Amino acid sequence: MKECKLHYTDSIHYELEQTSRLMKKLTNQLFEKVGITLTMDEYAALDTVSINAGICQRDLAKLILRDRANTGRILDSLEQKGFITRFIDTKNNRLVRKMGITEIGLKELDMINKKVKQYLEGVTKKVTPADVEKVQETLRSFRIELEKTVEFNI
Amino acid sequence: MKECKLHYTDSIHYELEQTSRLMKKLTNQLFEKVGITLTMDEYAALDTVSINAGICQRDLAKLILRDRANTGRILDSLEQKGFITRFIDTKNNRLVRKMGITEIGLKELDMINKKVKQYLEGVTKKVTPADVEKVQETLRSFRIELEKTVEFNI
DNA sequence: ATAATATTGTTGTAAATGCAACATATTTTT
DNA sequence: AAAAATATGTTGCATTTACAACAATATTAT
Repeated sequence: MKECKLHYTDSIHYELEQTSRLMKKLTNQLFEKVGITLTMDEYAALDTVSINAGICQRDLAKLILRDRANTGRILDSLEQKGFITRFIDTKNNRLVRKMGITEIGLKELDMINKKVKQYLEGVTKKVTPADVEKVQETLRSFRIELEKTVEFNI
Repeated sequence: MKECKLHYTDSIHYELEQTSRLMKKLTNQLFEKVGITLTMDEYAALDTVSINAGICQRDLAKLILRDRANTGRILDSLEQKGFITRFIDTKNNRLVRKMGITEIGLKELDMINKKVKQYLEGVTKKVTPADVEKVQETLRSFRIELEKTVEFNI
């Protein structure tokens, strides 16, 4: 069986790409509609910083899967908006720029998270929670496997 | 339960985004390694054209989820490389640019598809086929649902 | 009939993104 | 001790991408 699954539109890559693209677009539309001043990437970075206090830039870059250059620029913006603070510290005897979320950053994040939660519930309500759970779980192990294969020098 | 799923890194959006990003990167690396001259987007477009002979640009744009401008540029490149031919035709009494795959385009596509198949099998071998199937199926219904919600004027 | 709206494709532009190169500092190798 | 390699962050640039504006034509509304 399955020998005929030779086309791009039948591949899991296609489903991932399309779904991810749609989801990104939907989130952008939501962010604009409810007047969120952050970009999606800034939000993702801020959220990740909030649960990884004192993380350095490169480690954050690995978590949000952007390169160091982009991560730095996203952090510049977040810092300029007052949502994070950056400070010099050492990690393995090396100077690194660590960061943490600020008070107003936390407030902003909570506000966004509440709205995002609402939206996520809306989006996933047509699929059973069990299915969502299953997809998420499988994607995670899938992703872990991919991370081993992909050469990334962040 | 599930009330604590408030963070971005716990969301299905995060898994989708990260997995899609990794998969794209892996595919890019593969394309370069085996000397494929097409970009991933050109490949996706070519494959979609091959199973939708005589499709017009806007309809193709909807299938590959790019806007009309980008789709046109991708097609320019494919045409310039001789992999597709474009011709003027009508659709609902309107002049449109339709297209079809050429002989050498088909050869190129078959060559790439074989290599992609190999690669896909490698990537998914650590997850059970049933799981891949399940994810793909759920993502599809998920995507269909998203398409109803997202405002896209392609 | 005329005006307004819709369909299709192209061009221009601004933002995002990745990549390579650079600068600095530290560790490892020779 | 000197040289090579590694880690971290930044800058510059080229590519990708989306979005808006435009052009041309056809349909629908007034």
